[in-house]
Amino acid sequence: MSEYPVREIELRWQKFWEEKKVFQTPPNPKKKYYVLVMFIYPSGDMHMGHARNYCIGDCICRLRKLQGYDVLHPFGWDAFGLPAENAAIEHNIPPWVWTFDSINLCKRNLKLLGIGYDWDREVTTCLPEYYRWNQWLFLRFYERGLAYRKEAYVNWCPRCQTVLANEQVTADGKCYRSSCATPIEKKKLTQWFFKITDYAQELLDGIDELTGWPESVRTMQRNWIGRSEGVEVVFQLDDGTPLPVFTTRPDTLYGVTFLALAPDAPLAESIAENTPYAQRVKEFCARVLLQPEIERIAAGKEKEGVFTGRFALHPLTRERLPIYIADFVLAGYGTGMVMGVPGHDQRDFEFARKYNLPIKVVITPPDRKLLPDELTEAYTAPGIMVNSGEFDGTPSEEGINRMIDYLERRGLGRRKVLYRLKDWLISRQRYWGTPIPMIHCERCGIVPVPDEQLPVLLPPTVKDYKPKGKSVLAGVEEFINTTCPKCLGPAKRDPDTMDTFVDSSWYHLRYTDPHNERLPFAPEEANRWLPIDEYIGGIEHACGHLIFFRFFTRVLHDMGMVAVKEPCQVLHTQGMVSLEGKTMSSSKRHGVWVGPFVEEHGADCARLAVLFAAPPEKPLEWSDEMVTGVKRFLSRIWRLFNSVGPRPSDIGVAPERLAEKERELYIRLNQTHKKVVQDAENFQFNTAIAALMEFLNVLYLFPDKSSAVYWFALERFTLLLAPFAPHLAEELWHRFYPDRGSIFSERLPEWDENFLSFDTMEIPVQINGKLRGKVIVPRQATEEEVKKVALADKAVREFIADKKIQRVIYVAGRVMNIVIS
RNA sequence: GCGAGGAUGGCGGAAUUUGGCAGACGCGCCAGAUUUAGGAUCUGGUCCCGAAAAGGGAUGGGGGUUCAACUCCCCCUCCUCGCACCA
Repeated sequence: MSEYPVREIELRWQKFWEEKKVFQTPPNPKKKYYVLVMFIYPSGDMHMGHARNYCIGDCICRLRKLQGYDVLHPFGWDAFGLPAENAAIEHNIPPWVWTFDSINLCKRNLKLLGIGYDWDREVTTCLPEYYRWNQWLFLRFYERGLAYRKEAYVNWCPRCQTVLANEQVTADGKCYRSSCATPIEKKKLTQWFFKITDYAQELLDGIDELTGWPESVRTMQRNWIGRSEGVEVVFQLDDGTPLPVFTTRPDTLYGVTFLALAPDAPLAESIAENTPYAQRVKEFCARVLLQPEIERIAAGKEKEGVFTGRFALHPLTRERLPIYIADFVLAGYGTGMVMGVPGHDQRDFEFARKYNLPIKVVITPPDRKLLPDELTEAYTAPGIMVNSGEFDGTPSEEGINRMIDYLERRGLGRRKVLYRLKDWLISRQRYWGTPIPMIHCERCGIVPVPDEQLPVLLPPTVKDYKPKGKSVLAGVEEFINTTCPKCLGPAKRDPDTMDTFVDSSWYHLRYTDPHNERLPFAPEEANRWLPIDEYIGGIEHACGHLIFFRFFTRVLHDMGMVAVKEPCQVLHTQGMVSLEGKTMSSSKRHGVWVGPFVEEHGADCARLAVLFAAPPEKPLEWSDEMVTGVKRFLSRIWRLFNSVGPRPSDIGVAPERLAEKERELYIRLNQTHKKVVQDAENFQFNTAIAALMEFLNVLYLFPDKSSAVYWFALERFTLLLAPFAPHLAEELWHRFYPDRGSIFSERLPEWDENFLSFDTMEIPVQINGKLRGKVIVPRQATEEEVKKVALADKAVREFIADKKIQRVIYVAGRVMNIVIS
């Protein structure tokens, strides 16, 4: 079937859109609409999984344009990062060569699809005009105490030879890059951090307002921030040193029989000194810390520990409690030390059984007694406090607060809220990133690079990109040697680069003012467009980027640079596209590729295929069959429009004066119009397209294809089709109006509220809840009238026979149910 | 283990917001038309039992509320995703 010259049409209108700058952002939006699709890491070819994302964004962008909104629909490149650098090492080419090749490839694919971006606002994060503002923002964060350096155990990827943020370590302790997936090690290093924990509570509270986000993402973020309320209780080391310990269960305080310290907590190094246990403790810690994190923290692993030879005093009972080092205690949470309550905490129970530590029962269930020796597991549910001094008899849930008050009054503890969220480690020992704008001077210490010296340029090429366990830039003499801005003496630049998630934390703001040379963006420009009206991207960013960009937006709000506190109200996470059961992937060369697909079937076909197959948030298994239906749909449109003969000169419609058949068509048109618009607004593109298909079938069957109302319907249908199959719609539009501009500069009229329902309606009649007949009544029929017709219906009458009618329920326009006995 | 979401024809999915004709739309399949043939196209049909009509059954399983339940409530099974020794 060669009747539909798909590529010819598509290329024509893609060129037209570009030349006429149809998707250029209006400078002074009156009715703003900001559609943002997460930008891409340009790392190779583009598959249908990518395409799905961009088609969703483009569809809503085009619909809003037709509705008269001033739309901002930008795109850009998340261009710094490891794959470019690894490619550079492998092929010995500068990372920027590889990166710009990839960008060009991606851009070609996006243009093949005809996505309507405003390319004048393109943002590329590896260019100095972008990353200088990463540096500028870093300096502002530094001034506000939100960027700091500390020594800490950090996640180290031995293959990438760099540290990673917590968010970049997978659940099973591997490097987040799927092509690397090397087990992460812990290494003690001095690194730069962003103090996101200062915003932990705000970020948590803010989630409540994000009602347009998927529930799953909100829950994930709540868990990731992980707020817990409790108390820091102060025990005492045998030499008098205070030993604070965090607990959420102070009601079990009388049940403490030991303390446990993390092997990587600072105190662990010194605690066993001068005891006979010193050597064993040292060996134990060394062994545990050498284990890859995956093995060490694997759930269900048997707990291990070692006695330190030291004791602590219980704050209330003054009992002597042995102090252990235990591998299940985390150094990075709380104080790195926990109180062991084997009776009421499962981990402590297992540990106590293994090392023969005493078990005390201090909470009992209301209905039975617990005997320590008979316990097979810890009793963790609420109950009544026992063996707890003056707290005996108190319900444990009430005891929590009473105990905290009691401890606070005596200065033995204080109420505390703890978060699981850690500060964000942003320094990387790699080349291909934003240089950290700091200078290390032997005399003045750490000195920020003055604003007027920005950007600190990344040297465009270096001799050897291969990392050797320390920063690549440290070995680049002409970069690393500089003068101290304070004392003008010789000094060294910070050799690290920033995590690429810094780049993506504010790109949504740069798009609003992409060419600003004085600021990352002008507040008045950002405020014109923020918040993002629809943000579209993958759910894999739930606890990474989607927290970081909220964090940045809040900091920028506090700096007075943006009015909003949250960057986006509505978030759509699109489902993965898989092929033969496996997620499509560029790096694994597994997928259906945009280029060949568009060459064969066309861009409109690709768009409809991904939009029609399933709702956007659902995962999608690609199959060639799903292309058949939409391809047929496009051909049917084409054939219909080619078969209808000349357009009447006047297609004005006076709805009230239409003949019956025409009136029916007009009503169906309005019903379709309403459904398509409302479904698309709700991101139910699959049912919106279904409605268009249904209406096309109506158009096929309509007898008088030369009537004005028919042409009116064809024209409206074209407008409704435009967001979904923009190339074909544009082509058809220009047949109606050869001299006018783009269909996307037109205005989609409102549907006609007065013609949404037919003059008669069909009412199903149930008897005792079972469907027994259907009656046709005028639209305005009252309950009495419907009842009269229903009772006259033959089938209904036979069913009722001589039974008595108990009651009749009528739901206007929906159903009538006759209850008989 | 904790948390979130889900289970509807041979398949992808509608209807769940607001309880009101379950299976829209599409794929596949069947029949007819057209065509030299194939393909394409057009028209119609397509949940199950029942030859058919009548009727009955059916939304993972079991119970409940209701005139009426895919939809609400309780219990169970299974699936997907996230977090996972966070004290």
